[in-house]
Amino acid sequence: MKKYLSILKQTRLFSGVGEEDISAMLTCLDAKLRRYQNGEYVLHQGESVHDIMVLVEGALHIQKDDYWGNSNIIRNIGVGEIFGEAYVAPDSGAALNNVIAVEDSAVIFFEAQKIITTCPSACRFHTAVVQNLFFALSEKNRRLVQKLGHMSKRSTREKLMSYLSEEASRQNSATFVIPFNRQQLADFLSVDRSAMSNELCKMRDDGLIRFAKSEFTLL
Amino acid sequence: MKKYLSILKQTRLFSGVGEEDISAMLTCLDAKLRRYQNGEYVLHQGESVHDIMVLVEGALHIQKDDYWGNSNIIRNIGVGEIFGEAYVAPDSGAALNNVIAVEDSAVIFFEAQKIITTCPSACRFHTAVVQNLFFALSEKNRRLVQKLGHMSKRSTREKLMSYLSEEASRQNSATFVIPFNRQQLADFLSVDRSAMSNELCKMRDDGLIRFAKSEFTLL
DNA sequence: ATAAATACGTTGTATTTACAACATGAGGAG
DNA sequence: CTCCTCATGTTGTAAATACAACGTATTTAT
Repeated sequence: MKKYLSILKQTRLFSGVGEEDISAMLTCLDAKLRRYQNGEYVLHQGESVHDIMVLVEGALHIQKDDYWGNSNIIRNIGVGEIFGEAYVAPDSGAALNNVIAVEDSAVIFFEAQKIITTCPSACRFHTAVVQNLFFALSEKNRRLVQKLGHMSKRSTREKLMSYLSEEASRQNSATFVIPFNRQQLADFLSVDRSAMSNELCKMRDDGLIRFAKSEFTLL
Repeated sequence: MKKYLSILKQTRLFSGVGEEDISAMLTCLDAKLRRYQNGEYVLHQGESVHDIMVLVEGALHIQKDDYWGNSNIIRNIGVGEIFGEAYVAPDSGAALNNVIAVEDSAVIFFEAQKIITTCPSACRFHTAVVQNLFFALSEKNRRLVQKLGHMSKRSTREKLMSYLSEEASRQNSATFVIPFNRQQLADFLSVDRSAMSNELCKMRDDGLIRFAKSEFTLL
């Protein structure tokens, strides 16, 4: 597991913690390394999860199958990303999705209970890790709430206004650059690209916004 | 603040902690009680938040104003509910929404930093509170991810299939009761009630589902 | 420099949805 | 029982959206 220390160090979970300290915590937290071949399942939908996981090699897909058998890729996970934080639950932390290796991969498992329980021994940076985990969950939460706010609008125009409005507020300027191209923005808002493109132009013609490429101005 | 101990005890945050212990923690966590009159702002959109808050009296609205001045009620908060957990952030935990008292209300503020930092004194139940907060955030996260999964479907039918599929899986049965009436389900999925009702019947006619009132069966 | 790929806007059409309006049936209150 | 109210289903129409198809500009690769 030592060979992955440099990766763990760059992880959100261990932000601000040195390699020597991470190394010490690996035993303190009872970390386990598991390897998966391309195509293998890391988690099955419905399976009970008690760990917080970090991908240290390869790539994973999070995907969901519905009752009628339709499969749907939700997102992919790259090296250094944490997953499973949301499954930490007192009772049944049933995995909502399948997690599948799409390359030969390596994952480090940390028992969630051990992370969020302050360890009795003087594990110096344990508090830092607890905080990091909190920040990660909290930030993810905020992003989800925001996205949900946009997506809950009925029309494409309202979705766009909600998103652009929030981006302006976040960047604290009526002129700002968004981190998406048109297709990505359409995917993010779950609308059709061409319909969205059309609506953007109508909004421009209606005097609501101006834009060029990914730079937008609210009027 | 003592008079609210019985309310705090029933809160997610203090689940499993006795009143005497909560009382001790109030000083340990440097809790502050603030009162608001009907119509007063508890938080302003964009304001920096460093506290986790519990409503102990009255009622609040969480609402959002966009760049063009349109206001939008997102949800309301009742007595005993926690809010602000998602703003726990290392840097700028800018409030995404306005929080407004819609009755004369009382809110207890806990410094987030003090909650997620293990206190140096032997505060017996601090660990329990940290875990509770974690579970709360984690559960909220899961709910958001699920809802987002449904809402990101393009058509009403797909939204319904996604929701019903997940509910069946959660209740571990092809027949299950949902906690919504039609209007609530429509609001939850952000679609029109009558259009949804129509689609449900089409799905029944297509042999996908059966239902009566709030009991559904997947076929 | 040329060719290929990509991003973006535009248009027309078929489909889907929202919205309004009304029908039906189950409960509750008097 | 009768009158209400409320939840749900049904229908028609107008509006919005998805989808496909295409033109053009810009970028990337060779």
